[in-house]
Amino acid sequence: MAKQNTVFKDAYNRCLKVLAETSSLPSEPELGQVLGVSRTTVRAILGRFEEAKLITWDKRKKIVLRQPRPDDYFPTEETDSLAEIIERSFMRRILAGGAEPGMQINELELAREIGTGTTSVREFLIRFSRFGLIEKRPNSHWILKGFTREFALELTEVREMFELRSAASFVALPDSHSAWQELSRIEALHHEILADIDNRYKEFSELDERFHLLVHKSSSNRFIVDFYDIISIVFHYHYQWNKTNARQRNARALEEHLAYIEALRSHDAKRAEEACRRHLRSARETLLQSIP
Amino acid sequence: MAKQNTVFKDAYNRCLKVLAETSSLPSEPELGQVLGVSRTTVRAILGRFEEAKLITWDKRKKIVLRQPRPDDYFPTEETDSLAEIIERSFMRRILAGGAEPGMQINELELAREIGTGTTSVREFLIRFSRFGLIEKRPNSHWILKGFTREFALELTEVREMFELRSAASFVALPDSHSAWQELSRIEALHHEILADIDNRYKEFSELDERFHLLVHKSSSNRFIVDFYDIISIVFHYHYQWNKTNARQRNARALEEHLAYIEALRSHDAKRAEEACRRHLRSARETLLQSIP
DNA sequence: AATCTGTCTATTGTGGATAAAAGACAAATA
DNA sequence: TATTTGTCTTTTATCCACAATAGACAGATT
Repeated sequence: MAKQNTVFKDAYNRCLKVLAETSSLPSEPELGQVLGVSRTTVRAILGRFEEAKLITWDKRKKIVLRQPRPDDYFPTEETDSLAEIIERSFMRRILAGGAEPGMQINELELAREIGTGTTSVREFLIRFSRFGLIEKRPNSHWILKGFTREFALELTEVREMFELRSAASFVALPDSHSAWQELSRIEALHHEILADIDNRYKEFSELDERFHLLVHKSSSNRFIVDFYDIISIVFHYHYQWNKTNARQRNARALEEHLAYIEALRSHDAKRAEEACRRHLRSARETLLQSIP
Repeated sequence: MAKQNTVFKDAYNRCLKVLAETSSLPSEPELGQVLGVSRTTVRAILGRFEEAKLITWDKRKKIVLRQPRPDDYFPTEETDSLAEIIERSFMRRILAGGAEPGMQINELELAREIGTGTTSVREFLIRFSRFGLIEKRPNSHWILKGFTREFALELTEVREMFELRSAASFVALPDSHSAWQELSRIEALHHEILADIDNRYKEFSELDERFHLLVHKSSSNRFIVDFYDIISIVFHYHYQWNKTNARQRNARALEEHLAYIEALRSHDAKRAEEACRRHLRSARETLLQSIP
């Protein structure tokens, strides 16, 4: 197999949803726009729709024949890109599994285990290396540096520098900037989740990322924004595998966010800095507590 | 060709220098240690030495027969790794050539031009993407973001944050730390070059990197140290292709370094910060002036 | 007893092949 | 005239093969 047609399958599934809401599909370029794929893929989808008797397709006429059924969808396992599969598989090994710092990482073995070619694994490791958790010995293996206390401290040190700088930029944004609207939406979501915290505390992780990314983006600095990828991936997997006191921790973080948001809104640099520091300090504690 | 034997050729050349200074070579593991290669490569080198009648080799006895001649060495073009070749070729295109921001980068075309396989180019681009100069459109081409004024400003903003933080760590290092000795060696080199500036100003680039890397390392933060790679590569190529007033610029930077070094030695955080700021400000100016 | 060598195996680096996906262009259509 | 479609070409993502290189282990040597 040269390439998995995951782009096709994922777009096919999303196109089924479009189909469910209309009686005839739009033009090929328009569909491509909506689905974020090329016309080649759109045409492949339409062809398959026709085979499945979901539509009739004659040039510009694409008439919906029936609603999609659950079994019309491709299973979600088949729509994940190879890169996502490798990432998940790898992160499980190093964050959840008992992976010792200093351990060797073997491209071939990893590839065999995941059931994929070495090239993909290799490219993943190269991309992943910028997160500072692994290191390459040229002409030889990779070394796992490990998700250690030092790693967490180094990560949060830079995070704090960057976020303080970003928060300072944020308060200086003109009122007309779209970030303020996004901030309001985020704030509203905080209130919603807090009002039903027992059931919805799991939504925090995603909201947390959305909020901090918004703050970082106001730095208008690609290095600061890109760095947030590292924080993001670490916290993402950290939340997934460390669920002790999740409800309580998340509730506290939500409250801190609200104070932080209010401080940003005040346009008062001093207040924003304080609120930011307070939140980052407790975020760091939370992260450190989860490391043995 | 599956793999260029550049490791062998480079180690061979370096081994010729070892051979020139002795009448019999040490054991295979020891040679491997010295050259930084595996025993397999050492044995390949010894075998070739024997063929070239440079030594006789019988188990532990490796007796030198004659001194190496210039034509015993492999030409330097053949000892560069593929990654180095691709990097140079690519940097020439984007920094020196008239590469417009927004331009598409085509893996296949780049590979053809450099005369190499696509895999190597692809891996290079992935590694290079962390420098923030290119960006990938999934399933499609890369986009050149360009060595623009914004890029330089974003780079220097982070650089200043990191270097100020590092300088603050530096002054707090205990006197017993090896960084102080390295600092002295670097300082001495500054004086040497300044004393003969007209002939030796070109050595500045390398010394500059050595000095700032030393400072960054005292942060003990992998993200700060790794970030210096970006600064390093940008300044490296910048120095190569922008030689207007090089002598004068370098002389000034050397003087600033000396003041900065003295301030670090004083263990006075305030003084170090001021000297650091002063130097970084002029480094930024220099970089900005070279961008249209 | 410790190190070195001979031999063998495993892994990495790199080019090449191929299906999936993107994209270009002219003819068709509204 | 502006889109849309049909057709065709190019590029990317991925697997595989193979030489270079690293590394393991037992027997030889000091």
